[in-house]
Amino acid sequence: MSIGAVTRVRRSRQKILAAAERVFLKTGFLGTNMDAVAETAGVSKQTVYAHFKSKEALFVEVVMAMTGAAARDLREDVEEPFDDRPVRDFLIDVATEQLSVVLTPPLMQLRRMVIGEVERFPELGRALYEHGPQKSIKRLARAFAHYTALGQLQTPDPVAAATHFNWILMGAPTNAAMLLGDAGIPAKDRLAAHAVECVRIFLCAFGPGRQGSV
Amino acid sequence: MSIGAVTRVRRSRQKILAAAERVFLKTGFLGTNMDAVAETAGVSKQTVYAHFKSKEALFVEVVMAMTGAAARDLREDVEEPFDDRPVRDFLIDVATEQLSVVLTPPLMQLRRMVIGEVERFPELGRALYEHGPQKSIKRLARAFAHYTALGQLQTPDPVAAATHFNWILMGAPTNAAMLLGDAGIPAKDRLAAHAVECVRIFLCAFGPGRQGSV
DNA sequence: CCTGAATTAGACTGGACCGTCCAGTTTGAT
DNA sequence: ATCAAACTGGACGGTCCAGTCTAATTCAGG
Repeated sequence: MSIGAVTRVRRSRQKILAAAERVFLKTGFLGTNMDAVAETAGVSKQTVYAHFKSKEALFVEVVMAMTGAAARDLREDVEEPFDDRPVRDFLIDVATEQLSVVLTPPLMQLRRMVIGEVERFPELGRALYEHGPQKSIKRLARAFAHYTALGQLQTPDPVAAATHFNWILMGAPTNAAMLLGDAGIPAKDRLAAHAVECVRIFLCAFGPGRQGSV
Repeated sequence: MSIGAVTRVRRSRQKILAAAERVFLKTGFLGTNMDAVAETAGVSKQTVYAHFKSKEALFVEVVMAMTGAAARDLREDVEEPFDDRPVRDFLIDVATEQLSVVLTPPLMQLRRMVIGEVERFPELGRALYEHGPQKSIKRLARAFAHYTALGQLQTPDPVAAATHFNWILMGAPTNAAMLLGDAGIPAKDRLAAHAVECVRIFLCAFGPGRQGSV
């Protein structure tokens, strides 16, 4: 029981997690068999069961790990000092970032799988909901409150405004990716144009010259 | 071979389809076994296989039927003579209608299941994409072109505008229903307020006093 | 080199499940 | 009444698979 043994154990564990991720994403929970996971990991089935007590446990571990990693990427990639930049530039940056981080094959596969298993694993759906969209929305809401204080936005309810911004931006491409598969993920240049148009829409409704009720 | 026999066959077929719908929606494709379908239908397994040549075939039939039925509901419920009503009223009506027709447990379960099976049954994803969101969007686009001609909207690209309207409206509640299960479907009164706010946002960006580029 | 922990290969159990088969029964039209 | 089609109920073959067991092997540290 020393460092060498620990790294050996960790290497096995990592290999299994990586393999399980690939296999689960491709064939789903019920469609995956544990022999395939072991073989993909280059590890005996016994070792898989030495590390994870059941298929369910391994599945939950894999999905939670991916969900956490995605949330971390999102947080790291967007720097928060948004003081001196004009709202419009800030929004276009955030939008572009968000689209490119979220609309990737692995994340879209994860999302499809979790949605398909919501009945069986409701806690995974909740985790993806809170670490995914909700996290982005909270961060945006803080920025909106800030810009509203500066008079560059009008968002009396920053969380509501952030929610709208998020779905104006993500709704269409996410839906396409869900129902059309990875081929439904729009190309980079399409996404850039989309980001610009979404920011325009948002600023019409929540910018300094805001119109309408409430 | 006459009317009596035909109705007998049709009754069996209908019972099987109804049962398969219930069972598939609850447990998904792989999680469903054909004995359960037969038992739920109150029919022998042999009869199931007399009507549908395999589990796959039955699944496809069920999903296609639900998809078609949903599309039909949508078409029937919204009447098209939108000439004399102000845009704002028309949009709020359409929005409320759309929310209440689409955000129902059966349709959300169908959507979850199809998304989870996109890898195995890509044609079902495509069908739901085209008969669902795309159908609504096309209908809206026609209305937008009309109102733009009347000077009550500014939508140089009506399909793009309709797509934005659709996802401003449906994005947030659909996402919640996908990841949080049927309990994530917002309540009626929340949806009504949501519709009003979404129409406000849309009119800011595409109404007669439209601002911003392009 | 020795010891104990980690790992391996593969056989094995127990059960689930798709799809088929069969022998007998019900149904509805002629 | 008769007949063919539809249906029943249950058994069954073949396959797949989660999880366990065993005996042998590798590995790392003292």
